Amino acid sequence: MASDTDLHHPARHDLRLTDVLFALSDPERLAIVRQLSDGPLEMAQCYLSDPSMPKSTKSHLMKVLREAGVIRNEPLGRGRRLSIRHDDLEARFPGLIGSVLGASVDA
Amino acid sequence: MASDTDLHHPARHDLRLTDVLFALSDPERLAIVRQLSDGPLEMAQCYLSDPSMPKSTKSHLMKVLREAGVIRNEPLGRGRRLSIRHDDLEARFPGLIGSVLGASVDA
DNA sequence: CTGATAGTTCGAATAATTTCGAACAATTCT
DNA sequence: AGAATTGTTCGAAATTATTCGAACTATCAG
Repeated sequence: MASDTDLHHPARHDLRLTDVLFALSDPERLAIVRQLSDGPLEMAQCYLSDPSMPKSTKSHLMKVLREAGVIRNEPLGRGRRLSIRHDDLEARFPGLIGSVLGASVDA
Repeated sequence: MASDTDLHHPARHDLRLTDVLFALSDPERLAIVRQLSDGPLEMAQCYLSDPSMPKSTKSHLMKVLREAGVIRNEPLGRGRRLSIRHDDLEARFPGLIGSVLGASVDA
């Protein structure tokens, strides 16, 4: 049956700009989103700056991004498939995600 | 003499995307920036959602925006003139401030 | 000079986030 | 079924951010 018991994703019209900006304002979370800019990834293939970071912390980073509506997190096999909610973000905040991802990656 | 003793503003090349996003991720701060999008304002003419908010809190909001490089805060008469650092933001993060200010203002 | 206006800064209290380990759930592999 | 792999969730501890009042600085008006 449908994955009702699954993680909640806010609807497009419920996205809030400040929540999106906040989610992207953490370097680790921004780095995750950058990795996803080339296309969906399985969570296990999504790397963090500190490889020894506990999985609960990684999961929490994903939760903040998901609850802000930045990423989609769906079950895939025994893991999770992560993707940027491009269409929804573009519909609500045109140009935003592009300018964030387009910005140079340095300091 | 020169306002050496004045508030510090980060140089253009020192602006960090995450700091800018964080500064803009607070509804009150974002509302301030929106007011400035029509042009510079004196701080006293810059209104907050809660008019009874203490001036120390208001000053702190401005500080976060200034330290992130979002706004300029310079002495003018007995007050302060606030303005968005459009050129610097555009140079470092093209399109970003426009997409943030362009986004619809609702919930 | 005095008083009023406009802000900044400091320190302390409060609130919100982040981090981590342990416990739990679902899926795959053998 | 049992073990390994991937993650989520919960609760407590640690870190950050916010809020506020009081003290201080500077400018302007009289």
